Amino acid sequence: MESEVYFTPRELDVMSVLWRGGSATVAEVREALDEPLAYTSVLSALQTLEEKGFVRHEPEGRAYRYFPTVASDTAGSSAIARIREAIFQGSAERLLAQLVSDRDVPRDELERMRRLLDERLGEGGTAK
Amino acid sequence: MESEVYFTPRELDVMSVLWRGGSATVAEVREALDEPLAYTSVLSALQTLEEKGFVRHEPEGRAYRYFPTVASDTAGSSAIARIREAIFQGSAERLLAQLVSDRDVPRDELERMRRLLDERLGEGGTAK
DNA sequence: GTTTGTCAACTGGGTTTCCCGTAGGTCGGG
DNA sequence: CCCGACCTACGGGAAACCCAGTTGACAAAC
Repeated sequence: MESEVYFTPRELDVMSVLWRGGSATVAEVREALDEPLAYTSVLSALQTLEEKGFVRHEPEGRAYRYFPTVASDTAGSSAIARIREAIFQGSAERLLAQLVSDRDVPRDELERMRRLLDERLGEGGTAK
Repeated sequence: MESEVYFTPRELDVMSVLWRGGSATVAEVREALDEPLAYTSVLSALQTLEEKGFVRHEPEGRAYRYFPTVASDTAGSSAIARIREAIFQGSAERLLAQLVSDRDVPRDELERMRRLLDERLGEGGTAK
């Protein structure tokens, strides 16, 4: 049972970098962030995340290298569930509608998404 | 262009109640919440939301009735965009996969979702 | 071997956010 | 007329967030 996985906006930015690259040092995270944060601010965020158990570190040369300890899918599942419930009142359909209303979702991705639903409908479908 | 729409977990709970019912008094919000909060805590949350411009109120009898000033879809769009970018690295497909991996999405809803994609694919046959 | 520069982690505090206890106001019933 | 039930306003305690300043470790230059 995964307990709560909640990130502050800043923490989410940091986790995003770690998920993207698999791991990173403080300096690497700092560079990857859009907003120009102080070195110590990034460090604090990572320390907080470590305290919460979402990150671990091991020494690398003079620096520390940080690794995520929760999969992005785990965090994603938690976040989606929350949004679906709180904002779309439990409706996955409404959520999808909002998701694809963005005009910058390429056509081939939309096609893959439909295929995904086809498979999902096909698998347990006949079994009711 | 809607600027940032960010809610803390608590604020999201409160907004959820308002979106669900269209409006609510402090007491009504309090009752609708899962966690048993003090009356003044709920009031504070609403006052903060009002300060941020996400809520307005009008007198009703002795009490205030609060109304959301932002549509749930607006908040939803913002939240989804953030999750898609930060957690699923921009992939709407991965987000959908996670969304439908929940086993409690009923079959008929999945079918409506596929139909939604069909329509979306049919409309703009040519890219752009 | 001392000096100097660089890069990293740690410490402490200023600012904001969150939660709730207390105080004060209003209305209806005994 | 006073009491209880309801509401909002105010202010403080605790936690989160962000950062400046400091300390410590290493390496190259002299």
